[in-house]
Amino acid sequence: MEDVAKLAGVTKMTVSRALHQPSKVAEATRERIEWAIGQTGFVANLNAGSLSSQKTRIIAALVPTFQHAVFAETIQGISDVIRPRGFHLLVADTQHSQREEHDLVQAFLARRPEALVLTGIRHSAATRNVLMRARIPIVETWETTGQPIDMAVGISNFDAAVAMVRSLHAAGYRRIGFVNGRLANNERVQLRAKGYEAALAELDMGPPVEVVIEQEPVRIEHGERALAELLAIEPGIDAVFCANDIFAAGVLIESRRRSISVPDRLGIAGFHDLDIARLTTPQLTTVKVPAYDIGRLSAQMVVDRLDGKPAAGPTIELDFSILRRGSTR
Amino acid sequence: MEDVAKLAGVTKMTVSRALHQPSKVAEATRERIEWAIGQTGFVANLNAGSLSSQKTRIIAALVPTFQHAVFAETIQGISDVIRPRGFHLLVADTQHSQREEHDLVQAFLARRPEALVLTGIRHSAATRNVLMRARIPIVETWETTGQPIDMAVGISNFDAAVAMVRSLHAAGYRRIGFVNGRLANNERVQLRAKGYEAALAELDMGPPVEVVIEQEPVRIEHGERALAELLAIEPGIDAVFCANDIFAAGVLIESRRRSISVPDRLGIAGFHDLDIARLTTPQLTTVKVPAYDIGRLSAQMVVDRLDGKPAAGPTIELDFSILRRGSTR
DNA sequence: GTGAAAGCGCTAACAG
DNA sequence: CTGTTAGCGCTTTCAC
Repeated sequence: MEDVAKLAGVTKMTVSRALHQPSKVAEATRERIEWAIGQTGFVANLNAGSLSSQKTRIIAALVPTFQHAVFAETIQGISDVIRPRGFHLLVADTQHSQREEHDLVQAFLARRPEALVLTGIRHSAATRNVLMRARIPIVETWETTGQPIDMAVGISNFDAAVAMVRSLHAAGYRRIGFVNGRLANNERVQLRAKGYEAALAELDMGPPVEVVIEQEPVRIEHGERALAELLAIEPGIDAVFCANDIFAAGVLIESRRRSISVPDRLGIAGFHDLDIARLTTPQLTTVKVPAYDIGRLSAQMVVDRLDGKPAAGPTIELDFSILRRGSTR
Repeated sequence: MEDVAKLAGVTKMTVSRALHQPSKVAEATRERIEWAIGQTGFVANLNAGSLSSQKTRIIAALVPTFQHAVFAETIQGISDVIRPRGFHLLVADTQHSQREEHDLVQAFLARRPEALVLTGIRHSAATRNVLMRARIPIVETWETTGQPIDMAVGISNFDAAVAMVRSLHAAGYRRIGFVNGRLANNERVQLRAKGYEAALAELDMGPPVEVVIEQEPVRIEHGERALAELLAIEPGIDAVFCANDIFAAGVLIESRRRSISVPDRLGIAGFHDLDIARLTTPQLTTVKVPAYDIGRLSAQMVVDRLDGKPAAGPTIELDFSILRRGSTR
């Protein structure tokens, strides 16, 4: 910057102003500075600026994995809001591990981001501890059940599962099985299981019939196997609710293989409304979660807070919707 | 850090060493320092460290969009390699815009990342210019045709398209249509189109029959419409090759609607091998691109270079594969 | 409208 | 094994 300043016949300070508050620099001076920047190929060092101004213009986000379309949507939502405001996005995946999450939170805080967006509302005590001390806006996303550290944006996975079971019941299904993904450190799927169980009890539909698929990443084949396991446990099931569309697609494939007619003899429901949900035959009944909006609103809360605007609330609970399609009556 | 140092009865320098080169600090001293860190809740400021050491431990990556599963895979590959080495990932999406790309490159360079990973090998002259001066490792991904600025990891989209057309020809298809996505600033799909055209010429299969879908994001419905357009142009087509699986799925749906039997009267092929490719009935013939490996190897090249290790080569061309499935003979 | 001085929080380099 | 000195490249604050 010194070089640019000399070339333009001013001091660093004026160059800095020309860059950040151009209106406070005389037209002619600014032009000389711009010319000098072009000559030298100068690219300001934001780190130095951050150190001095105590503003990093960085927002950090943690997702369980990049490979799941719904989290990619959430990242897109965050990015779309913060980009126009000059924030940069630092991201990492926790791989559903609380230990990774803790290490990452710690490591990210060392970069002094101006805000942090996390996935889920359950974190290790140590993580919560570090987070509370951080004194920056923190948004927990995707799940709203529980005490947020600061702010939260999401849906109630519990309610969503209850709603789906009720919907299946209303369609006449009476013995509903449930296929879930790995529960460890994933409160979203844990809550879906609880919702399923609660709804069964409420509607007096007998004991839960559940299969948990531990393998990651989630694959269609696991859904195929899940139906076999479910039928082994309870041959009388007439519907299967899956914690994600991939499993549901697998259940559908296995049903076809076994010549079980869908949706008549077996109803199938998924979760997320991924692309594949509309691609199967019949199309999948599923729960649509506003993943993009979760990201968008999280970022919005953050930037509003940083702008000193009044908060939209500590927690924003978004609507999910039950999409009834051909895989259920 | 001063506080921690005082509390532990040492200087900042010793605290800094305890953090980065623990072996160079006496056991007892280190323990006192760790205790002091716990007491104060001290979190080092990496920006200050970066400024001083001239090492940011940041790697920046640009993708066209977060919403396409293949780029999410690539990000995952990058992340998996750099995380264990203590690098953080700064990301953004260019939205397929060269102007956005240029602005982002400029903005990211201001953060002094130690390396940059870009998608595609075509960039505006201005962008290339800035990049050449940056003096950091730069990897261009996904496409290898052309002069890389520094390093490149990808496949030849041209060759992949040629291979698919040859495969269709070998299966007996003789009049092959092509459905492409928006061409602007997307050299990957441009090259697929060129590959398609070249292969038609090579195999003497008549003039190209092409439809370009301009809308973004890519949707199944666009594929449905594409088949209608294709048939309007050339009713005689007996196969459709799509630049992505989503379109191919749409073509399949539309074929069913029109009672065109697949794969007999119409062969359908896609690109990417997304989850949906195995979910349709029949399953989709497609080109599998090693998206995860593209990310993994890009990051590997970067960290090797930063470690001063010999480069695996300026360009790594990975293998794609043609997956022949039920949607073609 | 522009400049001078001081300092952000850390680490390089050297000394002991 | 530990400390001292200097300075990374900016911005803040206060002058003028």
